[in-house]
Amino acid sequence: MAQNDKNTEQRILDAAGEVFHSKGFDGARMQEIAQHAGINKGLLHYYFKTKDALFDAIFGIALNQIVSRINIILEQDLSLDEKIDLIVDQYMDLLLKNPMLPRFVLNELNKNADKFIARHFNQKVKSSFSKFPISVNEEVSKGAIRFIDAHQLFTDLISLVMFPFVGKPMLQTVFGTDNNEYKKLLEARKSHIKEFLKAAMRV
Amino acid sequence: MAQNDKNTEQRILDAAGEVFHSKGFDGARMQEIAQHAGINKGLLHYYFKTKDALFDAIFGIALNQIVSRINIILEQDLSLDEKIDLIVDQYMDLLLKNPMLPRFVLNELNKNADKFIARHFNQKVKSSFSKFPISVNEEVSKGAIRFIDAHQLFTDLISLVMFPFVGKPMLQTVFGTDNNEYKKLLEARKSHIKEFLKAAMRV
DNA sequence: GTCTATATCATGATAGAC
DNA sequence: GTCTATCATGATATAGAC
Repeated sequence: MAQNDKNTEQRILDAAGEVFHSKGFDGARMQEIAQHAGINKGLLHYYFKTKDALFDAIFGIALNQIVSRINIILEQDLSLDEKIDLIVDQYMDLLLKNPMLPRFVLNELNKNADKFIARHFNQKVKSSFSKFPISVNEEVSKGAIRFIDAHQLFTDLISLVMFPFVGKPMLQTVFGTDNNEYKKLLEARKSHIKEFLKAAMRV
Repeated sequence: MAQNDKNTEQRILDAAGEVFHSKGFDGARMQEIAQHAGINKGLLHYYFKTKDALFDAIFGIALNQIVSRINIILEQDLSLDEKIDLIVDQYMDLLLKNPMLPRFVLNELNKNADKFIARHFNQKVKSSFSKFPISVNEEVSKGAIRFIDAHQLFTDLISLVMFPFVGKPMLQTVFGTDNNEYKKLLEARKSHIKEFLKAAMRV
């Protein structure tokens, strides 16, 4: 029983992840999730009483994938350069494996910011982020980098990493590239962003 | 009649814009659009036979707002620096007035890329973009900027401009800022991005 | 645990009076 | 053109057999 339970529940979570990530809460259908999981609607509701409950499970996983990484990195005792490189590398790896993650999270977060922010963006995130401006300002006063506002720099960093995934359909069309070429551009971005940021920060 | 027609139709378009932009196609309700416009569902369907037809009108306007600007700028005979500055200024202005535009467009574009891309991203966009890499490569060979892949640079540019709007709920929470402070950060971004890009491109 | 009905409700869309 | 019903569909959720 426990064995079967786990398998079915995991299959449901996998299926729900795929469907919610690609269609969002409003566009997702319980029927489609059931199909993907190879079960029927009745059983789906047996495991997750409501669509909302199932969604919350999926969203929690997704948000955690995004938030936990940054938490861990910012908590470590590293130089600003090292922190930036780690963030770029880890997020690019994460997003190359889950390209729909940022669009899904940002979109749902936007539709219902208060609810999810209160639940998942706890004080820990804010307090570990607060160390980033300190690092930046230290480097600025040492003269190691030119003056940059820490919030703007963090925004730049996250933008450069995440947007190419969110904006794929648009950029790909403008460039006239196919999926393969675009994927190469994304893979090349890891080193590009690191160089780009370093260059932008030089005094 | 023509007078009243136009007023009602315009009120519908305004209302539909608000609702579609904030909730997306799947989350939007004809009932809510009718309410916003101060009419009832029957009349709404009289002006736009189906939800799809109404959505197409709204999406076309939105996509055009984004695409037309870049088209015009890239067609002009300007230096790379001037082009970049113009794109940053014009898009930041556009998005500060319509903060939900990029998320709306990118999201819907993603759910149904083929359909909309074929209809709206015509050959004109691609051909006017093709001039961007030429400008970049010229500057590189002149030694005016360091070597940068043109596609990456364009991706950087659009990312830096658009992402802060798409990612507002996340960044705002991480920063712990209220709406007013975040708006100031966005307004300050115009000059920040221009400086940042210049610095990153320096040899 | 898993399936097959079925209840319930919301939504897009239409018909028809004014 | 505008409104008030009303229809038809499809989706979530539940009940109950196995």
